[in-house]
Amino acid sequence: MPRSARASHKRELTHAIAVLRARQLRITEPRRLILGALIADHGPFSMEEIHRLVKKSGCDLVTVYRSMPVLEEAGLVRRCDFGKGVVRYEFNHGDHHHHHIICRKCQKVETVDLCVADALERLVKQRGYTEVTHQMELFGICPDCQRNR
Amino acid sequence: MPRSARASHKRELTHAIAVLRARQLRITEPRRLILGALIADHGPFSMEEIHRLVKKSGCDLVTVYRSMPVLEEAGLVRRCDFGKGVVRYEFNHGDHHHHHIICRKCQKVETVDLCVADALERLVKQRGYTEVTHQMELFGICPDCQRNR
DNA sequence: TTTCGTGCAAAACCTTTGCAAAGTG
DNA sequence: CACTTTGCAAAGGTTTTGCACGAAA
Repeated sequence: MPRSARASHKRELTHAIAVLRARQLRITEPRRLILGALIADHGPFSMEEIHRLVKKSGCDLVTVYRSMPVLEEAGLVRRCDFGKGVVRYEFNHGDHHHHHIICRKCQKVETVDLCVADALERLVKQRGYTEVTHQMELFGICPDCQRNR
Repeated sequence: MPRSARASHKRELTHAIAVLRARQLRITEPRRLILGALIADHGPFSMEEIHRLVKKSGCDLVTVYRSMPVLEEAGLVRRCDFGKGVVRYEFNHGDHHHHHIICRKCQKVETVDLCVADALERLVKQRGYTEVTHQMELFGICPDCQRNR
């Protein structure tokens, strides 16, 4: 890892830990390990993959399952639902909103920095992908639920 | 059900059955039931919900699980992945591409007829939804996979 | 010291598979 | 009659839960 990357890695981790502290969440070894792994590589990673990255240090799969929602709640990681039950997590570098290109064959994930459907599809095709499709869902609180609060 | 709706329901079902026949798939009672249920109500429905609609006629949950991929392959239904492992199916009325608004509280699903992120979000807010977010992923065959075919 | 978080094991859950019987063409 | 499709039961894989111990504040 180049020196600058290592420095920024450390800065991100320090900041993430400060966020945990501010939320009165405990700074534990598993949480440090998981955050470190996600900062080191963009991923996004599945539960299994995260576990593979931290189990050598003794962090259990169950702990990964329990930690990710906590870290997401704290705004430190972002959850990506890729359909077919595939869930992955990536470190949340600020509010930078982006999408992913997932190869339907090898499942490789790449990042895309735009956010409008057509422009996105065009960009993805320019990257050499074929048979491009997209899937998108919107979420919100419906009027009924706002009333019955 | 109004007379016109019933007539169009029958037309859709007849067409769907013709598609099955054209594909040399057998016209069975469970398949008729499932298609009928999806044509009668846009849904989209989960496996459980579809099963609830057809089990009184003796159609098993396993049969629903086995039928949906077949019907999807035939282009008769569309699969919607709503994240968190939630999968739903809706009847495929032609090639009409659309998205959904899912209430994060009650899970109610509504249909949206546009297909660009920003326009969509605006429209959803106009419908009275608050805290609107969207989730979108792209899929394609990556250059590597095209080569290693 | 008090509370929170973890590991391990077991339970729960949803989806898939095996197989004999029934249904379709 | 040949081949699909189905129902039931059982297996499989992933995610969640219970609980006692250990760690953080």
